[in-house]
Amino acid sequence: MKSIPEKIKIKDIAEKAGVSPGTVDRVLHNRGNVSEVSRKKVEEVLKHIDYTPNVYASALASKKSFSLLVVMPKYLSGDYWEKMEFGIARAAREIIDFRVSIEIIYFDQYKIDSFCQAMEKVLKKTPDGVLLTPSLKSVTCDFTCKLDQKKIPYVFVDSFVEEAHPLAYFGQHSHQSGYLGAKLLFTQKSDLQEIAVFSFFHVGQKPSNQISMRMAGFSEYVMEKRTGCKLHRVTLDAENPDQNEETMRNLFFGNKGIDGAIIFSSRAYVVADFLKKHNLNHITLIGYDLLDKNIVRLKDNTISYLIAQRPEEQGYKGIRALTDHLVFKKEIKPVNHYTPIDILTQENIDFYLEF
Amino acid sequence: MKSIPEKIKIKDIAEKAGVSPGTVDRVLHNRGNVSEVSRKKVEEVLKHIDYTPNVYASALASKKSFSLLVVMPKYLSGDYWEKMEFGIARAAREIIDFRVSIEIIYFDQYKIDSFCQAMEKVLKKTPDGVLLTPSLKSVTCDFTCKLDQKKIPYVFVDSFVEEAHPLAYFGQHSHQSGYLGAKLLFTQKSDLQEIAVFSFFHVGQKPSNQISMRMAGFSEYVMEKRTGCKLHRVTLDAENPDQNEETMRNLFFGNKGIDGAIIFSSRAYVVADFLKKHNLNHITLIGYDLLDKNIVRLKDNTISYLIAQRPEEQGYKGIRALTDHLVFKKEIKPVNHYTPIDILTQENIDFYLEF
DNA sequence: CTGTTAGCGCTTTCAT
DNA sequence: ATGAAAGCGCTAACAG
Repeated sequence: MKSIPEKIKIKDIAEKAGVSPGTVDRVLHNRGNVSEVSRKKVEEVLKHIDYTPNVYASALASKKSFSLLVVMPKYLSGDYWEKMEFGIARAAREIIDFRVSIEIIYFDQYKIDSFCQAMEKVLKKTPDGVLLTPSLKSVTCDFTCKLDQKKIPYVFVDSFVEEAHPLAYFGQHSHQSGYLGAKLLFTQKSDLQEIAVFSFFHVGQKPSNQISMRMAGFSEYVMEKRTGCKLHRVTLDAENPDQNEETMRNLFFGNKGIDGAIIFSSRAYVVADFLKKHNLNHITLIGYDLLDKNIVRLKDNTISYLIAQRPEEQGYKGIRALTDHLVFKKEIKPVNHYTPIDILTQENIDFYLEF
Repeated sequence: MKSIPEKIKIKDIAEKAGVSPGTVDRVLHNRGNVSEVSRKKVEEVLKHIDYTPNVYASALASKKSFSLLVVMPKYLSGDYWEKMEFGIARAAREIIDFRVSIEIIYFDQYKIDSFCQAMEKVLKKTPDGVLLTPSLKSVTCDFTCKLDQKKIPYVFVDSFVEEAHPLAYFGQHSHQSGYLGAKLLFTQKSDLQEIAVFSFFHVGQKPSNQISMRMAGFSEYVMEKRTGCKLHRVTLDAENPDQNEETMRNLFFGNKGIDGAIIFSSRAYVVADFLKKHNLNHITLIGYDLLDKNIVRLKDNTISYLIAQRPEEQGYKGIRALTDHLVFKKEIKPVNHYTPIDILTQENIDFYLEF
């Protein structure tokens, strides 16, 4: 049995130290203008008691306000990014009474220029903190350097750029999620012979950091445990569904031995829809991310497993980390907060959607 | 791009409605003592604006305080219940400034009397809300009836009693988690012949609700898809490790055909340790819950999958539901908030532990 | 019934 | 350098 003791207030400390509440406040916040003697007296009292400020009273009285900027890809409804914005919006509602305002700047993830423009906007606005989804490494680094100079804290979500110095990162350990993808694929069908390995990006572009790392993780597993397995590496293009159809036709009908497939982008449904349409249900498919269209194919068993990464939570926690740092002066734990790698199947998907 | 509009305050509403802030407050909280005319005026204004109160200012000014009681099993360090208490403690810290205090009453989950005594204590204290882990159905129902009479809201965590009327339930869909256990077992090894099915309880007692439902889910899967598979149903006893050893010896050495096993209590490590010790690594094992000892066996591959249920989150959300209801007058969604059924493997376990 | 007032715990301004 | 005082948005007690 436990109960909670009465909370100590600034007034209590002031009385014990024989100074005024104002002085205690000055000591607590290192605002200066305190004599050595007073400071000592207050600190002595603080040592012997466990004072935690009432952050709500503090926020109410404070005239400080904070502006956060979010830089993320523009998206369509049902997209992966929508979930991240849900999380950001949830955090926004929770912190509005602390005078924290959030503005979102969207960019076109397939156009470098668009990303650069977004960066410019951010720098012009000089916010108190930034949440961003890194794009091309070099451009991102240029930008974060400038933020470093201006001492504006920033948080990465979704993917991570090694060279930068973010306050924190919330996202998946992509390499490991690729490794797990391989493991699930081989568990689902232990005697796999030939596997189609899909990635998804635009012509003339490179695959995203995220996707490259998943592929690396996948390859590592295969190297370790299934060197005998034949891999067909295939690239699909977001802009060109007809060509994708053609590519998959050639692949699957030209290689009848293929009995497994994995796709490292969030658009597993593109492959799943093809398999479904052509009744290729002997092929085990693994995909990533909880898009509505993916879920349909998980439920009808075209996709065996989806691996998910809680984008909603990434957005939420990213914003919370910024406000914990700025508003509540909390120590943020060093850098990488990997979100769990969730394994979703027909049997447990509904409980993730509800929650 | 979006930005957040200025927040509306009670004072603003009062001005627009041509009444005093006091009156607006009375309308907002149905405190009575308001003329029909004033009420109409205020409600008219409220219709046209989107007012959300500053709950922090409200809590600060309010003299109301709330006491919550938690009834849960006593436990040892590293136990399943410890994690639930972590979640409760986290919630407690968050709401202390709202004048909500939490007291925990522990009972011995293997002694009905102990549970009854805990109930008595609760009724004597007449708290504002109760969080409890149901024990025997009949006893629990007796108790919740009395809470219903006194109009004290209560929340279930961990397991659920159909006949009661809780504010909410946070826990797993046990039947489905049993079903998933079966699915994973058969996926891991597609040609299973004989399966050992373990439950774990004290002599002379019945298995917990939770365990029975998992078994039912498991059986359903087998009935549906694997009627040919032979099941060995075995009960272990928490009090009697020597006898368990004996039981497992007879089982595994007397039935060499057994190539799979599942255990529906949180103590999968008991079986895992046996398999490990006797080098029975051809047997695929599935277990439940993230006990430290289970995790060791997951990591060394003795256990193939652990199915987990987020006890920390159950505790946290349970307390939050009570305070949302009591303090913030939020509508709590009807009853069942199933927590996700997490699938843990060697490859993703670390990210769950960190998070 | 209603407006006014005091005050929750804290910050910030303003004299001193 | 320091204490006193005002006020954040809201509630609750108090006159009228």
